[in-house]
Amino acid sequence: MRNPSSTTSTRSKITVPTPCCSKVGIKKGPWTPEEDELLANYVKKEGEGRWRTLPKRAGLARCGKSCRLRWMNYLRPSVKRGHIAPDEEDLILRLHSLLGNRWSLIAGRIPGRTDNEIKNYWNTSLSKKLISQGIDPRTHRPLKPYPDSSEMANVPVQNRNPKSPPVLEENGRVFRTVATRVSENFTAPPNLDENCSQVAANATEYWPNRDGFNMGSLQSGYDQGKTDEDLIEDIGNEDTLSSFLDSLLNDNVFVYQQRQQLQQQNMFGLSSKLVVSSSQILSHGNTWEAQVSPPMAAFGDKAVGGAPSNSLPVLTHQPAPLHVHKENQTDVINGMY
DNA sequence: AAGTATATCAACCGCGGGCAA
DNA sequence: GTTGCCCGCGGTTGATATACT
Repeated sequence: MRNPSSTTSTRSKITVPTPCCSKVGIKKGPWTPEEDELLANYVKKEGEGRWRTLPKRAGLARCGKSCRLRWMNYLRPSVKRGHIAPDEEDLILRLHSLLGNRWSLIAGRIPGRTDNEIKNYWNTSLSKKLISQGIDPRTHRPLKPYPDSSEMANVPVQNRNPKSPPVLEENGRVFRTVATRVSENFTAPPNLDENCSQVAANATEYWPNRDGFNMGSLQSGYDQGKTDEDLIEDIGNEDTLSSFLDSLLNDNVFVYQQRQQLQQQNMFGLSSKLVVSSSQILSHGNTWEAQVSPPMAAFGDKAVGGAPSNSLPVLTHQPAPLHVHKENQTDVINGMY
């Protein structure tokens, strides 16, 4: 053990401030150009890491966390500055629909953007855009037209079940994000090939017609209590996860689209049968070909807080790829999910 | 022009996982 | 197996900028 007398905390609940977090002699607040230069020069010379001791070595009166944050979010050469481009926004929306508030995972797929930047952009801009379009930013589905959902719309996004990925509830069934669903259901075989087809080989039943990337027959790990982060481990490595996400992001039509369309008709009384990506509507609404589908329902369901359910969504028909025609934009927006 | 409201974003904070002793 | 350190993550805060009245 390392110096047991240094603290009496058990790391579970009680947090005793470490020297890194102590307030004594530690500067807070905005960074000065001089501090930036000190930090940047030091990291360029010595490399990242050992953040706890870095401030002292670099001659900075900051805590290690602050130094790390400043480097990661601002000083790192790869950080891209400036406005989020429409294609980046589209990617953020798609990834969020798949991963929920997994900002670091989302940022990892958007070159030059940091988790903090994406998180800020989501909370200040995108979530409001979605709400203004009648879409719940948490679930990426239409805000329900009955009272409780309007109440939900008024709750700040960050206050809603903060660490959970989107959970979609419908008629007593619960649908979750890819991250959740995969991590809860998929246990990778030993020596898993990097190719995603290996993943597909384990998935056959519940996500049909996904070009060899189905996610069924994954009940074995259902009760293992895996976390979303297990996703990467389970699948094997980040390359595989990357391919997996690519598969999801690039797919045109999820299998439950038809059910969604029927739901939309029931909910809004509309004839629209359209599914398009969010930012195509929000940012470049004159792009009309459907590119992305709703989140997670195709992964099946699970009773809330209870034993896994075997009753996965019954999806018997594969809808033809949908193309949106420029007839009625309101219908397009209302029917997007 | 001044005051107020709202939007933006850098930075802080607490928590929890991984790892080593 | 337990404990403590380090690091990274996600939620939140607060200062500043901008828009509005």
